[in-house]
This record gives sequence, C-alpha cells and structure tokens, in this order.
Amino acid sequence: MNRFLSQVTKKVDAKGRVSVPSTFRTVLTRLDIQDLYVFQDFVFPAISIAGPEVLERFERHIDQGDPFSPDANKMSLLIHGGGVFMKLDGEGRLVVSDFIRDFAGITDQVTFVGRGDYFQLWEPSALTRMQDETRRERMEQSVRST
Amino acid sequence: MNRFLSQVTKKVDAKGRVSVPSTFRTVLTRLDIQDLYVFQDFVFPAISIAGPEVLERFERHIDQGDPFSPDANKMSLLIHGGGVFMKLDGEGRLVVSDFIRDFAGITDQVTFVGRGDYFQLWEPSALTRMQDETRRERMEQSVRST
DNA sequence: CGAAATCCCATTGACGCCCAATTTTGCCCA
DNA sequence: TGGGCAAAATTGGGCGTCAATGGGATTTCG
Repeated sequence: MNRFLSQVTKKVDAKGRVSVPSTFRTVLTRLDIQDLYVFQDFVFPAISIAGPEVLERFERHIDQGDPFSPDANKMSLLIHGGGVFMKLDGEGRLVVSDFIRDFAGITDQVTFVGRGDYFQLWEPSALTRMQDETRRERMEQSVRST
Repeated sequence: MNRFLSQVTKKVDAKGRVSVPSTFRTVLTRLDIQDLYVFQDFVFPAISIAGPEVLERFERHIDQGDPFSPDANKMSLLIHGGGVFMKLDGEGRLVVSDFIRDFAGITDQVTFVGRGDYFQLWEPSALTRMQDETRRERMEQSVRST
C-alpha cells in the first residue's frame, strides 16, 4: 500500500532518536522521498511529515497573492518558520529536535500516526485525548441529527 | 537546502552577541552573502535579515514612482532609516544592537526564524503568540467555509 | 585615556556516521 | 500447530568532526 496508515508508539532513545516504523519508511521509499518536510501542524499540537512538494504547494499558494500582505507573511511564518527539512539516519531514525519536542509536547515517547499521504508525530496522551474528544463530538452530532 | 527554514531560540551572551544557527550561515554562504541587510520588518515586530539585493530591490521600487511623493519618502524612511548593514564575527555571531533590541523587544533571548529567502529575529514569546494567532485564524476560516 | 567593538583561542557540547548486539517478523518444514 | 531459521528491523553505543559558547587580549575611536 502506498499511503500512511495506523499508529505506533515508540520510545525516544538516550540520544533523542526514534526509529520511524518500517511500514512508513517503505511508503517513503515508494514515493521516492528522501528529504522530509517536517512542520508544525496548523490544526493539532502535532508534527506533520511529508515530502518537499508539500512545501512547494504551500509556497505557490503564497505566491498567488501580494507578498507584502499580512496574510502572506503570516502564512510564511507558519510554513517556513514552522517547518524544516530533515533526513533519517542510516538506520531509519529521526532526531527529535527541540523544534519537534516543544511544539508537540513530546518527552520520551512518540506516537506515529498515518494520515494518508503524510504522517504525524504526537505526544501519546495528547493523541488519545484528541481522538476521544472527536468521538464524543461525533456522538453528539448523531444524537442531534436523529 | 537553499532556503531559510525552521526556528531556533538562542541566548544573547554577556557581550550582547548571538551565534547565527549554522544552518542559516550555510544558506548565506550558498547565496554568497557577506554583508547582511538588517532591517525593521514592515509587517511584524521583528528584524528581517537578507542580502544587499533586497535593499536594491526596495530602492528600484521607489525609483519607479515620483521621488518627491509622500509614498516614496515614507518608503525610504523605512528601508533606509530602518535598515543597516552588518557583518558576522569570525565565529558567525551577530551583535544585538539597540537598533535590533528595541524594535523587536529582544532582551536576553532571540528566536531565529526562517522565512524562505531571508530570516528574522524575534522576541521568543512574540513569535509563538503570532504563530498561535495565525493558526487560530486559519481554523476559524475553515469553520466558516463549512 | 576609557569604553566599546573586534579578533583570537580554548573548552564544551551536539551531531553525523558507523558498527555491534538484540529483538522481531515472516516463512518453511516437521 | 509448533518450532526453528534466516532476514529484517530495532536498539544501543562509540567516535570523530564541527558548531556553539565563554572569556581573554587587542585595537579603534571618541
């Protein structure tokens, strides 16, 4: 399969590394992605990881408008200031930098979450909390609509 | 990669210096930039840092109109009066002058923020506030559009 | 001359790259 | 169905290099 699915929780080692699940790495290989565009998600307290073309898409979006406008500047602040390129090491591990750690509230454990054509890094309990909340909201919606 | 990305917070030392992240310095070298055009940003309470050609672009922009017009004068006030050339020291450090300090509200910590083809200096909390605010705005946009 | 800006050097710490040990997984065969 | 194996994946750590930091020492300029 060529998309990112499921979720796995991994320990961050003493050097601050986590090995990316091999299933995810397989997808990366299939999509021919070496450089990872790692960015602070716009919606969740999580890190999103995709290929370079995602950044390029964001940039094209900015280029369409006035580059001096507050909106364009704010967008750039998110996608440039809130993003980095990273590589995996020889063993397929990712360094959990402060950039990642602080934004996602990650300490010694990371949950990898597939999101289709990209994946995310979550602080484990934050993910379950968000999922629970979402299920609850959907329940209430269905109740209302009956 | 040949653009400025990500964000890093650094301490200003006792002599008022901060070392520019090596990733940024690498980009500067790749773009062959020695003299830094350091100016007070037009949009944010932050300092923007780019190569000399950015100033030249601004000047060309002014030259296109009536040089005596209020607009051209105001523009010059910003790009000339609000800008200065600086160099890094031997170890790649930048002196945080009052020019920078006062405008960006920086005291003992500076956040370097990549902006694509240039980078910025922010007072750390001001940056996170702006980024959070922007994400919130984007959220509200999507909600409205549903 | 005094204060600040520069230059220079030493130490510390972080990171990339590599290899070894261990665990897990998939598969074949009894 | 249960082992047993081999391959793959994960994990831990060593080591060299480079970046970051702190602190003199020296020069510059008012």
